[in-house]
Amino acid sequence: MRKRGYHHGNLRQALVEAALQLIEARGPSGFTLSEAAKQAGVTPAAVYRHFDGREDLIAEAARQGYEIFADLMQYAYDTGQPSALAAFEATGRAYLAFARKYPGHYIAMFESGISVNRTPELAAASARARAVLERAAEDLSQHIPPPMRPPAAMFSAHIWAMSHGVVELFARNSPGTRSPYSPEDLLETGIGVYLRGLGLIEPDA
Amino acid sequence: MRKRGYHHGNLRQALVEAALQLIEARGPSGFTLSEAAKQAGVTPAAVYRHFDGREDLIAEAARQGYEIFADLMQYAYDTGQPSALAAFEATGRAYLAFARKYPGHYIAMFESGISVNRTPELAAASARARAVLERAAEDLSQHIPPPMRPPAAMFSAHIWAMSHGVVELFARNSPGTRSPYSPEDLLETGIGVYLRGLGLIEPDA
DNA sequence: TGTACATCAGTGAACGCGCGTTCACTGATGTAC
DNA sequence: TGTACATCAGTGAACGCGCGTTCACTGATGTAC
Repeated sequence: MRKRGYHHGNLRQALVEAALQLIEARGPSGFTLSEAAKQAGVTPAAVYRHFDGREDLIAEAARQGYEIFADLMQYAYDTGQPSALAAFEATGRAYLAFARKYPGHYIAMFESGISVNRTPELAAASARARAVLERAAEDLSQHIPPPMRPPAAMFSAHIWAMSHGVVELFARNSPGTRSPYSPEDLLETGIGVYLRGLGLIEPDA
Repeated sequence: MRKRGYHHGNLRQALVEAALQLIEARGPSGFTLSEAAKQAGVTPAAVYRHFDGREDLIAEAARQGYEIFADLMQYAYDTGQPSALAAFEATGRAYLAFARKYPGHYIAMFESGISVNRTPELAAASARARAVLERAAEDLSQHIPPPMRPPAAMFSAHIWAMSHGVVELFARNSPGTRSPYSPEDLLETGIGVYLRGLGLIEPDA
């Protein structure tokens, strides 16, 4: 992956990786195209051979993030099978694990302010990620006593919201940093209480 | 509040309000000190009579946001009394209402990237807001059957996370925009399921 | 195998821009006498 | 009530900076013959 002479070899991906590092280190607004180019050992102008500009580069970083994210959740879901409950809980946990392991991607996806509808590819990747969670919710939904069974889309939105909120408030350097509980604990217990509310876990479990 | 001659009269607050408008319109990274000054009818240099710089101005906007936020939640809590459950639900709803009504403040507080520990005043305001929610959780906690009673701090963190996640994902122009449910519905039902999981609402309610 | 040539990834200089910040200043206001 | 003066909020010109973007170019690579 090192630069060898005039031609780089794989500049496009090297730029994405530089962007991810910078976004992670300096935040979404601290990221500059020039610095990413420099870090990849290349002139700023070279970036335009591969991307339409600064925003387009961030969008590609986000897209790759959604792909990884979807794969991770899909894997967690598959691994948790055949128990719908185990599959669902694993999927929820994958959210936090992703944010921890790929902070640059996470920021590009959720904190950079770029719209998920910016490009068809980005929209598709994000839709796929959402679909995995909804699929898991759909499965689990079958086990909910009908009188308290919410639509699967609502159900998965709740879990997504709780996961996202825990990450934003407690796992990144945000307001809730001083909480005595780890994000993992908060998410685990929060989802536990929620699932109990749906009748999916025994009251005294 | 209009400019009258050389002296402005209340420039400090006018700058905060200009900043809030700009942050709301252009996002936290689109906000510039120069533009805020211009909108207040004043030279950029004048800003330095009242603030240490760009970041300091954002921090003040965030501080005022936390004050309003805390007041709103306190009011909702008081209004919901003496029923602990009603008070708590009102407090949760106040979160979303705040994000809707004061988007500029909301962004300055949660999306601008400024640390809550930047100044003692900001930290104090944020702590007060958090305390209101925790107080409501503490009250309600008394009604939870002991075997499933979580610590109030954990309990309120869950609700805060769910509220924050709903706002970020579904109330602002973010990934979940295409959800068929309104943020209000999502939050209402989500908190409902959660409270049922704690045994605070009847299973068939 | 060797040469001519097309392709195109990356160069480097240049641009206009608006940014945040500084500085010596000016002039409106309010107070002391 | 009138004058002298201290205060200090806001001016306006200037700065250096790094940004994103453009352009004509160059030189490495790979292919056709």
